[in-house]
Amino acid sequence: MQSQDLQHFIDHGHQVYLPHVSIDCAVFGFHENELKILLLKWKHLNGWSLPGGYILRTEHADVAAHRLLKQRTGLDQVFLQQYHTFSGPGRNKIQDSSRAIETNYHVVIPEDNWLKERVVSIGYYALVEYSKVTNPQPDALTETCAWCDIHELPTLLFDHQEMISEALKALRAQLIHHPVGLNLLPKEFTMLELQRLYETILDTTLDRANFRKKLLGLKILKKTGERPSGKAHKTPHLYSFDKRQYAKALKNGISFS
Amino acid sequence: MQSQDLQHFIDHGHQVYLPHVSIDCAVFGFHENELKILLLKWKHLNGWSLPGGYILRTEHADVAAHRLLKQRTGLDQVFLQQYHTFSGPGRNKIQDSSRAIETNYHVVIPEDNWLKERVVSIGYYALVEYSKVTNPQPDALTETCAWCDIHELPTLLFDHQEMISEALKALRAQLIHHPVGLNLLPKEFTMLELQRLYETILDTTLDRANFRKKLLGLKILKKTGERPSGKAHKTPHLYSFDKRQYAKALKNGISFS
DNA sequence: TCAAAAGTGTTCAATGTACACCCATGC
DNA sequence: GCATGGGTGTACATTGAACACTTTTGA
Repeated sequence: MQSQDLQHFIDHGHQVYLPHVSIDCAVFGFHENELKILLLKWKHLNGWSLPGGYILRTEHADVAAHRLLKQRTGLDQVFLQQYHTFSGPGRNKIQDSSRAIETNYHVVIPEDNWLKERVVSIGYYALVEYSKVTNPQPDALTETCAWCDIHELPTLLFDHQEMISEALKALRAQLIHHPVGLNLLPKEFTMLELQRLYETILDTTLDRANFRKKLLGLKILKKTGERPSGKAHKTPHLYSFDKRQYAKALKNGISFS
Repeated sequence: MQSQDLQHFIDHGHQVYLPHVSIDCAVFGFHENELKILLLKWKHLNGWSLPGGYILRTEHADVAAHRLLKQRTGLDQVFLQQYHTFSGPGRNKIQDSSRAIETNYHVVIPEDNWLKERVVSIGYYALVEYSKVTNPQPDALTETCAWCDIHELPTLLFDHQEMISEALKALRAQLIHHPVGLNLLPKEFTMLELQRLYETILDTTLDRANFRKKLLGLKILKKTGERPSGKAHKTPHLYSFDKRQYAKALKNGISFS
């Protein structure tokens, strides 16, 4: 960001963005049998945070979340779900993040500036295909945007540790009533890969035979006909999601106990 | 509200309250086998709304919701659940409600006043015991606060029709995984009353014998020993909730299919 | 031919569903 | 007695969980 743009953002940002409200997104991906989450390493603070930002004055929060994710991942059409709004008055994001701006740009933000006021944050979680996020982009105040293993999280800033826990809870609850996978897996996948995804999210192990029967019973999968060859052992079938049936299952709900 | 208080609220309310964020509560009660919701009839607008209000600058949204409900119902310790945040930029609450202030108090609110800016609203639903809300209080801009049957809703202002639909959806989802009733029924009740509550919320009919078995199987009920006499036919047992077991069930979840 | 992974089948228990039957009470 | 609602039992279907068996492939 240029310094004159920055000054404009500090002085007039509240005319463009809705003050006191922000968005934070927990972006989940699946890679090598591990659930990953997209995090940003801050430049002048000792820790990482979820990607987030402000809502435009005339913008729906859902649209803002999509816009912000597009900036970080380059992806459109991401599966996004609002799950909770965090309103603790003690959330010290404001102080910390405006301090980061001051340090980074060598400016002083007045105490009564909109960037130093309390913010309520709307939490979203997103499910994306890991391999499609090849080059996640940090923003002006962060130096790195990277996937982190959900079991090996770095130091998190603000209340983002809680945000991630709650997002995981919401994702697990969602998994029981709605199919998950279309957004996390590549177009074609094996039954075992799908099972590993479920096992990872639910943090448990599942019976291979029963998982197969249950998923096929949902009628949301179709065989692609192709089989990956060249590998050792019996080659598994490849499946893809039947988009029509998947959408129906999303709408009406399923039961994955 | 006195006119000088009002002028202070218009001019300086943004220093006390967090602007751009509000709270709306869908308060549910159960009476005569019908699910009721608490609504406010506005003075200068043709319609009703949910009770709501602003969050204090230093206040958690959950606390604000409790405070607002106490003002309307007189009740403390209400069961409250955040369920969704409504952020449509087209929510015309702002225009309408500030217009109501202008009409009611014969004042003019400047166009750039905080009361005319866009508001994002955090939606809560509450479950209360109908009989404990004996005299619900309207606020300064409303003339009536009353219970309305969920199946016979009056004209609703703003986006509150959607808020109620979503609150009902959330309540139904909650019902499947967590016990509901402690907050909606009187201390002692019959099995049939409990069944009617479930039937009303889920909008279905349930088998009497199976409902009984399932609920007793949850181990959250205990017989009070007493039986209401004087009525016709066989007198039913009275039950109450086992608070300890109920709390455990709330925390760990149950399965009511 | 053997190990490893995929695919299928079978058994048993738990749960859900439908419904029948008896019991208690006031008229 | 009998209508009405409360309380209980049973039979059957559906589902879930555990696990054994067969098939296919590459080494």
